[in-house]
Amino acid sequence: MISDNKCVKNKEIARIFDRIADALEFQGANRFRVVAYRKAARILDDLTEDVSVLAQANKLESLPGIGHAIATKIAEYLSTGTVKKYEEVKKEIPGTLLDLLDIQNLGPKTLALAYKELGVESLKDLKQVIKTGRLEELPQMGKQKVDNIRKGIVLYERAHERLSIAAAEEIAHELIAYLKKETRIKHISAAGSLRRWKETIGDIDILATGPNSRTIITVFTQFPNAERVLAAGTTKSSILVRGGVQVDLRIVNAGSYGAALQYFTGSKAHNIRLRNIAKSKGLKLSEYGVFRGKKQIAGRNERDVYKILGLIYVPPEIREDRGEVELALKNKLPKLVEHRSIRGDLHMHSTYSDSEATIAELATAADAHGYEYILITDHSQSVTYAHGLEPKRLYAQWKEIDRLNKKLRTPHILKGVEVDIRRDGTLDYPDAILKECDFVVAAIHQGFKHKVTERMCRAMQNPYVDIIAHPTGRLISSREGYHIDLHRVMEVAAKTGTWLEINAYWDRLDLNDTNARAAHEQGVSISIGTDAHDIKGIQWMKFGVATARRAWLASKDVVNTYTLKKLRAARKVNRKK
DNA sequence: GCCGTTTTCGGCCCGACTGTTTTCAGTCG
Repeated sequence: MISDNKCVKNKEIARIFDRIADALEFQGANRFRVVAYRKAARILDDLTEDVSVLAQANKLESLPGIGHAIATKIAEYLSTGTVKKYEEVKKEIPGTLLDLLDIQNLGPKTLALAYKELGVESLKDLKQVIKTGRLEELPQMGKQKVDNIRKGIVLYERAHERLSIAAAEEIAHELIAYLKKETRIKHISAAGSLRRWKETIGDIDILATGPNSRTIITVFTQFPNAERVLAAGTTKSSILVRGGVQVDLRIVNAGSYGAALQYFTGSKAHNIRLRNIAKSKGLKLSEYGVFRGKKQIAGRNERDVYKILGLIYVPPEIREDRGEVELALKNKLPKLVEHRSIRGDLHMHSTYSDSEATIAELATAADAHGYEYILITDHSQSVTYAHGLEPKRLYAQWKEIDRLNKKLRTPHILKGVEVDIRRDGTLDYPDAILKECDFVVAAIHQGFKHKVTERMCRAMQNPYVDIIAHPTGRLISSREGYHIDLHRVMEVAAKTGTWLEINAYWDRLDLNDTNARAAHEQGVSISIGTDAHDIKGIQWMKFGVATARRAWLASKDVVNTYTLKKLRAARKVNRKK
C-alpha cells in the first residue's frame, strides 16, 4: 500500500509495463517497442490522477505516449487484474532472470546468450559459468568482458540503494570544494538528478572544464574519501566513495560546457524532447553543442541552447518531460519560487518537546537566514514519546516566547503547536487553546491505517487548524505512509482554506513533487516547514523549496514567502479571534 | 508501440567507450 491508495493501480501497471519492456529487450524485440513500454510506464508513474478514472472517461489515449494497444492493456488490467501479454512473458522467461539486468555491464543481449547457450537462469548460475570459464568462451565474449560483469555483480550484491538528496549533496559539495582547491578548474557543477534535486540520487554526476583534464582526473581519483577508482580516462572518470556511492566526473571544453551541462543534467526524457525539436529545425543537439551542419551555433552557455531551440530557459528542477517543454516553447512556464523568497519557517521544534535546540537558538539561526518570522510548533500532550506539551508547559513556552520577542529584533517568534490528530479524529488540545496560537499545524502520528482520510478532513474543518503537516506520512528510506485518499484531502483543503505542508526534512519531502503540484492545481496553498529538531535542521529548507520548484510552484503559491502581515490575512475566513 | 504543420508508413536522440573485432556489437548515460 502506498500513501495515495487511489493511485496504487497507476504504480502497479507502470511496473508491469517496465517488466514487459525488460522482457522484450531480452527477447531482442524492436527497440522502439521497448522504448514505448518504458515511456508508458514513466507516464503512469508520474500521473497523480487515478488511471481508472481516466479509463472510465475513455481518456487514456489522450495521454502522450499511450496509444491504442497500451490503453487496451491498461483497461484489461483494470477489469481483470492481469495483462495477458505480461502473463505470457512470465511463462517464457524463468523467474528472476530479468532482475539480473540490473547488473552493470550485463545487458539484455549477453544475458539472453547466457540463458540460451548455457542455461543461466539465476545469479547463482551466472556466477557458476563465470567461474568455470564457459561464459568467456561464448562468441563476442572474452576475458575482459567477463571481468567487467564480475565487477558488476559485486556492486549488484551490495544492493546498491539510492542515496538521499541530503547525503548526495554533501558528498558533491565536499568533492567540488576539494577539486576547486587542488586544481585550476574553471567551471564545475553537479549535474544529473542531483542538479534536478530529485528526492533520491543514484550516481552523483559532476561536470567540469579546466586547462588540464588529465590533472583534474588524477586529482579526482586521489580524493581522500575515494574507496576505489572504477575508471580513469582522459575526459571521464568514476570513483566509489564511502559506502559504495559512485561519482562520475566529466571534463569538457569550455566551448561545450553549457551543452554538456544541459545534456548531463537530463532527465533523459527531457533531453529526447529537445533533440527532437532540434531535429525538426534541421539542427543537431549533442553534449558538444547545437549544430547546423558541422557548425556549432550554441554550446558554451546552457541558456543559449534553450534559446536557439526556441524555448525559454527551463530550470533544472522541472526537466522531467512533464509538460515543461511545451510551455517553454510558448514562453508560458511559471516563475518558480526561489529560496531567497522564503520569509520564515512554519514548522520547528524546541527543547520543550523533542528537539535539541532552544527557542533562542532557533531564532538566532533563523535570523542568520534572514527570516522575518518563525513558528514554534512543538508536539502536543498525547505524543508522549516526543515529550509532548500539556497545557501548563505550553503556556510557559509562550511566556518565554514573549520575553524573547521583546529582546530580539528579528525574527518574530510565532506561537504554534503541532497538534496531534488523535485516533478518534479529535484534536489533542481544545479550541480554547488553539485559538490563542498564532498558527496551528495539525498532524497524524498514530493510527496510520485507521480512518486517516476522515480524521484529517475533520481536522481541516476546524477553523483554527491552518496547516496539515506531512500529509502522507511517508519516510523515503523506510516507511510507506498513511492509508489515505490524498485527492479527497486536497479537495477538503481547498474548500476549507487549509494549507498543506511540504515537509522539507530530507527523508520526508512530504508532500512530494507530483502531489504538491496536484494540490496546487486543486487550488490548495502550500506551506514549507523544515520540521527542524536541531539547528542544522533549518538548512533543510532548501530541499523543501526544491520540491516546491519540482512541483512547478511560484512564490504566490507558497505561503511562507508572504510577509507576516499577509500571512495572517491569508488565514481561514471563518476563524474568529 | 507511438505518432503525424513534410508522413496513416516509416521513422523513432546521440555519442563515448570497451572489447572484440578486421568493420562492429553491446552497454551505458
